[in-house]
Amino acid sequence: MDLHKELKHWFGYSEFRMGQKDIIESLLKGQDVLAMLPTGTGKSICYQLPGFLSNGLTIVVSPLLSLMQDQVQELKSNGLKQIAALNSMVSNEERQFVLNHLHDYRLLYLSPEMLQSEYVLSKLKQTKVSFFIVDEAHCISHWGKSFRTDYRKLAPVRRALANPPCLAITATATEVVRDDIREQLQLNNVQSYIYSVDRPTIALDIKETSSNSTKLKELNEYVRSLEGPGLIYFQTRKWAEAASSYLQQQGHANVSYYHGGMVHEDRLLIQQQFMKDQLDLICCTSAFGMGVNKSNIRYVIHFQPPLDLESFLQEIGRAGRDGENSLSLLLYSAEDRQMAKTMIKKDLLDKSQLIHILSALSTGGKLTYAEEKLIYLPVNCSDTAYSVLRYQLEMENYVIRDQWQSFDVQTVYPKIEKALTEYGQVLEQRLNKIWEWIESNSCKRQQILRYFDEIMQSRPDACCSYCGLDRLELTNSKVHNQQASSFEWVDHLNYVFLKGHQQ
DNA sequence: CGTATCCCAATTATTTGGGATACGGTGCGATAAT
Repeated sequence: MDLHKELKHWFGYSEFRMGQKDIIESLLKGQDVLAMLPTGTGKSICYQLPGFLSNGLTIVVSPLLSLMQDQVQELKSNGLKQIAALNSMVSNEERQFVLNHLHDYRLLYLSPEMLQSEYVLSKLKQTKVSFFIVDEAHCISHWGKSFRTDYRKLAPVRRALANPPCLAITATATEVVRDDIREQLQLNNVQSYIYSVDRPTIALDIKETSSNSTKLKELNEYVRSLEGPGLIYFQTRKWAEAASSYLQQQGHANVSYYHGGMVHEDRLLIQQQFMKDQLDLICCTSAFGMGVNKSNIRYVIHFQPPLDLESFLQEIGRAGRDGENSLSLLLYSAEDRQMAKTMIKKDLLDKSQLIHILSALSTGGKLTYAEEKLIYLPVNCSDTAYSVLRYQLEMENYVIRDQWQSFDVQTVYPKIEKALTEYGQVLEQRLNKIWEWIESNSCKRQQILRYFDEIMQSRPDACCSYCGLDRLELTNSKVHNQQASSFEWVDHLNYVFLKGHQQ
């Protein structure tokens, strides 16, 4: 088979990009594949092309409804039919239709939750499944242990579908996470294609500030000097909204905000406006970004550090996909760390909460979601905290789907308590790692790469704040000098990011 | 840790300020039966 011809035929591209051909060939040979490709290098081709080349159905597990809709729409508008998504946004009639005509489809996008439906699985079992794809596979490790635990129940599903070749693909996974993915999906005879997470054209700048209120003023000055479009990540929804309206008041016209608390339509609208360059600045929480394929984002600012380096890398990876220079600027103050610690803690239950919930569950029987909610809500337990707990109980087989075993609280409590403590420790260690990185005194890029078990091959000119971004020659020294006299922080920035038209 | 909110006392005000308290991110699907 001439893969180049097929690529041209199905997608109109004449060349494969890094890694794509190897991954596709392995998959077509029937091997399991774990692939880590840098952000924005055409990951979807790696499974879409094999999907069209085989005569069976390719199942794509995708984390977000919007991602599924986007991909289905994009393929359809390119004239590629025989594609569908199965999720809660799809009407019952349509779901029914798709499940009754599976032979007519090549690619089927599903949420991991949908794959837990016995009815859906029974239908899928009746058709030939060629490939089992897990997109954004790092979700297995990160979301899977807290609020998306169905991500850790994929191996039995794949086995039930006659164990088709599996591709797990992601842009950011440490060695630990990669091992976890291989184990969770029970990848055999696995071929791993691991590319560097390094993005040499993104300069890494870090700056300490005194507090969040003074940060906001500094942010305004940065945004005024930097060439957009840009993204600003905040730890809370409130801050994202407040900063957005503050920046608007300060005269930045095309600013808006984005977070998970907004209605779906608004989120869609903001994202589209940003894509179409009607907005050039988004103040957002970590909700924004997955599947955002905007090529010309020039900077990503973190108003507070994220909870771990993987998230940080995911978020800055949205900059400079066009290959042009771009900037990551991380602002931090001591208070951010305590705040982050508190956020981790709130998903872990204390003793009295745990005893209360375990006691209520220990009688066994069948429970609906609503009934479970009535158990954990009165003790101020969040959905996520309960999900973390429930996952541990699932691991010990105290619950299978909605069927609960009766158990002895005194026996179960110590086991669960230990598991939750260990989980909390992992989160805290990851938090400590990113703070060690922030406060450390050596090359920031080198350290990030070491965190991902890589060795830095070469140092870009605009590397990081440790290597010295401000030592670079300025193309427009007039701009630089005038601004530097009034704002010391300009000194801190790489010249390539200064707006030419500002005085 | 910072902040927003609520309540109550102060001393005689429809206000002010102190103390206590809660909260902070990421998202699928839910029911019935086919």
